[in-house]
Amino acid sequence: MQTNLTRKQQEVLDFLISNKDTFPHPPTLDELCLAMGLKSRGSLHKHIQGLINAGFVEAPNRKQRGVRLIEQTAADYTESPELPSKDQGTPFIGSIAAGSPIEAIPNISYMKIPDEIKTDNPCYILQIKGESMIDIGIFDGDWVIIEQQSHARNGQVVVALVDKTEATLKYIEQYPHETVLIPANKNMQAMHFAPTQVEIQGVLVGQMRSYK
Amino acid sequence: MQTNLTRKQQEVLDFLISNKDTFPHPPTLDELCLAMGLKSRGSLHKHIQGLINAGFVEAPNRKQRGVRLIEQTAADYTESPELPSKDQGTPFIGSIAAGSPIEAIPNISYMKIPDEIKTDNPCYILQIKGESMIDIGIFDGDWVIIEQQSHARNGQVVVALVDKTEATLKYIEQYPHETVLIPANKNMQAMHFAPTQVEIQGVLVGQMRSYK
DNA sequence: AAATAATTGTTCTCTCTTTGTTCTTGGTTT
DNA sequence: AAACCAAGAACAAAGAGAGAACAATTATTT
Repeated sequence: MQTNLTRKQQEVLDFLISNKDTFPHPPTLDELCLAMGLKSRGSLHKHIQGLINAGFVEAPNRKQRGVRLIEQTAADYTESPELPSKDQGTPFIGSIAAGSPIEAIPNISYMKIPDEIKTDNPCYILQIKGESMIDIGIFDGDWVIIEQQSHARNGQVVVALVDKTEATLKYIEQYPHETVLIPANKNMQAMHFAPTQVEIQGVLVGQMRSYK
Repeated sequence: MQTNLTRKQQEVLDFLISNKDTFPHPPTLDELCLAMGLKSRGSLHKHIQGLINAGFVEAPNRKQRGVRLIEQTAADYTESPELPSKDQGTPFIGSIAAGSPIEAIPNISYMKIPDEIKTDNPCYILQIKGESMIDIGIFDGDWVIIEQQSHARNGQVVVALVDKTEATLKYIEQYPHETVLIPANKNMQAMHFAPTQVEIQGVLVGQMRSYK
């Protein structure tokens, strides 16, 4: 048993360890793919195979029992403080209104939000000002959870920074010659830009509202 | 006795444990099928058989009928949940679809939600099935946070139990002679009831949605 | 009380989906 | 070039569900 893990194998192992409590059952390959953003079981399987050989993961003899850490591996990482693990929550960094820059609030606060409305990647929270997304149920005053990333697929809802000045939350459609930002509001118009004008700052992954 | 249960076996076991107090008699296979949404005794029987082999469920003898947990299994799960009473979050207890009873999920899970979308009083979480509240931005699949209380002011959104059987999330208007439940959906009709028919189970205080 | 009907646990077969596995292809990094 | 990695096709076995049939037991009717 040699501990010569490749970068990806290490990444998978880290993920398994840090999330071992969040899965109700040992995760299947498909579930792991989903959780880690992979699209192919086959690819993941090779990494798991490496972890099995290295002695970190149980060998599932063709049984459908999910990916299980060897007990020792799991135990090693339970009691170790594993850094202060200072998970203070998800940062609430300001408000966004169509057509203005993101208005940062003076001092960032943190909210504890459930995993169901965020992702495992870095996220932040914005408060919505305006009606530009009411057709998909995002109202004035709602909070949205944004996964921080700089790319998106067509049809996703993104925080887009236009001309480095105006930030909006819109559907995005990217073509070679132009980028279109589409509000979810029948009364508003789609806007067309040169691709270089639009910078993606994150994609929508969750939303919250208070009725108090 | 090794704990190599399949997912379904685990699900059945969880259901048995969390509902062991709600059955007057040990449930028969048919009753369990009904409660868990299965249609075939034969399928369930296989899972029960697995639980018997694993030592969680008593083997049936000719006399005593119904599915009974091994005493030890039952005991293990009775005293644990209550004691710590540490804040494990807000309970997610099931789904609500206009016109059906609240569908409880097998085992209650807990979500950590921010104070902003709940209150200081006891709250619980339901998942919405259906379109009856889309006009106020509550969509199919959304979670709602409900503050547990049995009264409400006119115009509030409440979880209402009608005739002790049907649960819905609606605006409420209470008058001496009648109670009106109003959906937030232009295409749906308000419903009128005698005040005694309608029982309030909580009022809406928050909402969440995932876009993953 | 005897006869009949309904319920219950059990076993079987058939079908469909899910899951682990293997391979091939092509891309990226070192 | 070599190692690493992603994607996807294809496959066998496991897992899971539906339903039929049957014997034993319990409930109901006659």
